[in-house]
Amino acid sequence: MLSIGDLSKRTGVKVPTIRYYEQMGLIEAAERSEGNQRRYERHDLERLAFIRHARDLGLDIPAIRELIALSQHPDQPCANADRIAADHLIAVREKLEKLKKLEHELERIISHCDGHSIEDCYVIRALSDHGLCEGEH
Amino acid sequence: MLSIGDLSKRTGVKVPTIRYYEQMGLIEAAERSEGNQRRYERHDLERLAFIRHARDLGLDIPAIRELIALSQHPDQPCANADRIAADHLIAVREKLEKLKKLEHELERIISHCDGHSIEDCYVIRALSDHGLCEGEH
DNA sequence: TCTTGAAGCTCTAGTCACTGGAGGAATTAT
DNA sequence: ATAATTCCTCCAGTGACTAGAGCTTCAAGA
Repeated sequence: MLSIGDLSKRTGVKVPTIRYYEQMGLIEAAERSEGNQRRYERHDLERLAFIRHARDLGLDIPAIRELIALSQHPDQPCANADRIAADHLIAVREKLEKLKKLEHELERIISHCDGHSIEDCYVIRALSDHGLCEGEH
Repeated sequence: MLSIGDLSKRTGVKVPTIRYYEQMGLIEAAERSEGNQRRYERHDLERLAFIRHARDLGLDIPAIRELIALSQHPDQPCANADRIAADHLIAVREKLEKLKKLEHELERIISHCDGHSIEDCYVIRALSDHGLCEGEH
């Protein structure tokens, strides 16, 4: 039996976050000690590790809830789980594209600036004048 | 003289967002019509375009506030403006790195799954068992 | 057994950058 | 003149936590 602090240390999920996940229905409400403190077992540890991992991959809470629900029907096809992951991959790739454009734009803006006065500062000018941009955004 | 709706159409910034920027001190409180409606001029349009552009680049509101303050002292050196942009570039690159790792991990998880039952689903298994991951995260 | 300090509890509010709705007033078009 | 649209303010909600107040319980040492 683990206290919430033990669970936190073992999974790297902060204590208030564990309580938050309980509130969000990602983990079942834990058993309580006589003094009303949460007590966890091995399967809670596994569940929380699952959630942690999925969050690290950037999945949001509704997606995780769905994956948990799916994982509790081992005999069903896993097309839905694959779809969740695939949709997320698409979103990740879109973000990547956007960030790459930002990176280039920022590099360009910074490299054009000679570092003298604000009046001539390319950073400020580029922000003021969209026409100085390369490409659309 | 533009109404807030006109300004919104011209800049692509939604009406409530313009009011929000005013509240945040990014744009000055606009003049008002007799009936208390906001009326804007050319320089408001430019200021809002500046903000829009900076937000598109991912700069946060405090950074934009600082850039605006800097832009109002044309005779000062622009090292601070450059620093803001450079710091942001670093943050963008860090996010890029993280997302690339996520992309690979998701690709790997998805490609390993044969699409049959949840019981064998690699998506679910990979989330449950961190040991199946490549690299750290 | 007593004490003390850490860790637990609930509840509320704050974060960031908006976004949406209610309820009412002003403006514009017909 | 009337109808449709836009505007106003104020308040609440978003996502995924995070932090604090004020209180209770637990574990370890004396």
